[in-house]
Amino acid sequence: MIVSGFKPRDHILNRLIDVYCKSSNFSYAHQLFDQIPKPDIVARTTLITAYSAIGNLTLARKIFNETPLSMRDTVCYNAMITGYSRNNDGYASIRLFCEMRQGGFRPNNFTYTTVLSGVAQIVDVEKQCQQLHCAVIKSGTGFATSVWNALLSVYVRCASSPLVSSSSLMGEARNLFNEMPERDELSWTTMITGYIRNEDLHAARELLDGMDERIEVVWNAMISGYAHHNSFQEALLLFRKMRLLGIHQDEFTYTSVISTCANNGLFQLGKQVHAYILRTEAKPTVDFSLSVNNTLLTLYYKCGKLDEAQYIFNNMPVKDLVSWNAILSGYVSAGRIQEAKSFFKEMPERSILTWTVMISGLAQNGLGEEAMKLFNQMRSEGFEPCDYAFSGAITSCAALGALEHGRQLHAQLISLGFDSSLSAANALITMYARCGVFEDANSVFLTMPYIDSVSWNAMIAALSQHGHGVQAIDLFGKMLKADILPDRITFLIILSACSHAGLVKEGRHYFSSMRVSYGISPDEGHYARMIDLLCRCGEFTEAKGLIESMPFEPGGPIWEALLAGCRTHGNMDLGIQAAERLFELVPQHDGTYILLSNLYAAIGRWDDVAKVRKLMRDRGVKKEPGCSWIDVENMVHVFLVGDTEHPEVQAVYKYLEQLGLEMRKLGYLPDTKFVLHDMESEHKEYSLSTHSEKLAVAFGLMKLPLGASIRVFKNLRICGDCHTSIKFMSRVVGRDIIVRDAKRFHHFRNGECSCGNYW
DNA sequence: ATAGGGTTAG
Repeated sequence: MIVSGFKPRDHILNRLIDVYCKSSNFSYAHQLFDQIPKPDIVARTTLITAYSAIGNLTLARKIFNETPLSMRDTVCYNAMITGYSRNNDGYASIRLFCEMRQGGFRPNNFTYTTVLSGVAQIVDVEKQCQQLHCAVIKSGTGFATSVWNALLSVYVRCASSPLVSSSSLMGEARNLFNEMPERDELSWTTMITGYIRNEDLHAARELLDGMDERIEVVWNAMISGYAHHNSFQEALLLFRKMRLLGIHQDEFTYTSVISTCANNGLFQLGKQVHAYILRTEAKPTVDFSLSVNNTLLTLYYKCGKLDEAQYIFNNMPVKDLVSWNAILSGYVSAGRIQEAKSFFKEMPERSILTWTVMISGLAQNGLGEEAMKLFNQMRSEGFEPCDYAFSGAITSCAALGALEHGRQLHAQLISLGFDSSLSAANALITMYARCGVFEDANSVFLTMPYIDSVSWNAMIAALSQHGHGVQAIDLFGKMLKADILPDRITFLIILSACSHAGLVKEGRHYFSSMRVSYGISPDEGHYARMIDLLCRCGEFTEAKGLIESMPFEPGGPIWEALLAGCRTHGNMDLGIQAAERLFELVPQHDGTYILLSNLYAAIGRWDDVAKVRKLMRDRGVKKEPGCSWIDVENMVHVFLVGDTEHPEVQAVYKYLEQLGLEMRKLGYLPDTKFVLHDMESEHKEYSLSTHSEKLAVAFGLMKLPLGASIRVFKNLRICGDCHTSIKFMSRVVGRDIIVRDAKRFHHFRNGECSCGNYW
């Protein structure tokens, strides 16, 4: 502070402003400034710069305005313009730039660069760009390459901005690039990464191939461009080429390549890169090890080597949030949810990503309610959910059948502007489909700005789950016409759809075409569905042949599909063989016992049913965990059936017809000779199969005692497609049905359902 | 100017 009675010379005071600003003592600086009789332009500029840097444009502008025109200079204008640019006010920056030129001040290289860097946020940027372009050109030659680069960068950034509709900007950028008097590394980098950002990998690659400079950043960007567009072969080839040419590779290169391997299941290759790094990098820096280890950690867990991932994690000298998030994802994706939960608790810090992983993990492991709680807790701790977090929350609604809450989330998505998010929209499709409101699923699908194979898969699955097998296959045809490549999941869905619709011929066709036309070799899941399809139609010989021709040893899913098929058709011999294999392979799997007892029940061998049940108890087999219990109160109309010719079953057929339900509902019925053989047992426990139609029929057929419990298995999502079924059953039986799922009630009355509020 | 951790479909 100024000591009273002592008058230092003005220019010392002026310099003192700078000292205060540099030490962030802005209020001292300002007080001092107010006391200087004639603050000079340097002091003013210093203060303007300081206020701009901390985002206080009002004060910066006040000082600028108080500076007489006669005193202003280019630097002072530059400071103010930079302030606007850096604080994302491109318009103000341009306005001041125009004022400056009108006032007769000459912009210099710095002015152009700074104005240009502020322009990219402006909506009508294209016009602004052209004007600036003209200004640059009119001012003649002599501009530094940095100005040209800045202009180039504006074009490129605007071309990828969603605010700008013009598609010609990249062309303009290219013209500019060609016109530039000289090009430095930044020019090349800007142009090539610009192409990559605008998804023109081809143009980027062409330019890269013609580039003499050895700019590793560009190569890195190109590799990651390929990686993000799923062209992992290209990414790897370029990585090799880079090595052959001896261009220096750094952690950016390695992390891109390893994560490419991780995301494409290329475990061996990823390991080779790991080994190569260990050989080449004698003394990696901390940054290097941190990022590379984080990627390696991901490689290992994504390839199913969670123990190795854990080992890396334990031995990392330094960990950051990325490391924690990766190991958390490892435990979540391995389904080891309890351990994931304790990791989550232990974490030194969390990001939105941490929450997202945990929420989705809970939702996928049948802990929908916990997931919703966590989503709310996240918000109360001040984390603004991103679209991925919403996706997780929507998934838990799907799992819980909390349709109303799902709709609320949908509304929030729209108001937050996330409704164009791919992952959120895909989650919505699934949620609506599982909650039985197919129309809403469809309208999300139709209004999505971008669609990928997940969207198509979700929609096809929705149709298939609602029994519209033929329409599902039609939609699949449309997907192909839209040039969306089907993946292994598409074929899983399609084979299920064929199976539901009884389309054996089509099923065979798709099964063979997946390899021949799309290069996807069927995995066990595909085989299992194919066997399911064949067995449903009684083609046991062909099913057996298929099992023998499989390129790998048949595992649980295969024998289970066979057993289920045998159950449907009462094929005792083959069924018992399948069950024996299952007992060897997965002795604790409850499904085997249930299917086998169903098989005996189907042909009326009740003694054997009891034996299987006893066997199950003796071996201490627990029924599948993660199930929920449904209490059905007040239901009458009941029977228990072993065959579809039974008059009571026929009566239900009639009901279905009266309700105008399509025959597709009946398509399942041969397969419903199931289950409910122990209805008089003291356990009051009934096992059901997984399809909504079966559940519906079961509800109709069973003479449920008041307060009986039905056990619902994990893969039967009571509130998903069963929701629909229970709705119409409430109409069929003309009584209220209350379904309690964990702590929550769904009240079905006369074909409508109201869900309670949970939170 | 480039990289590493997430999501949705069975």
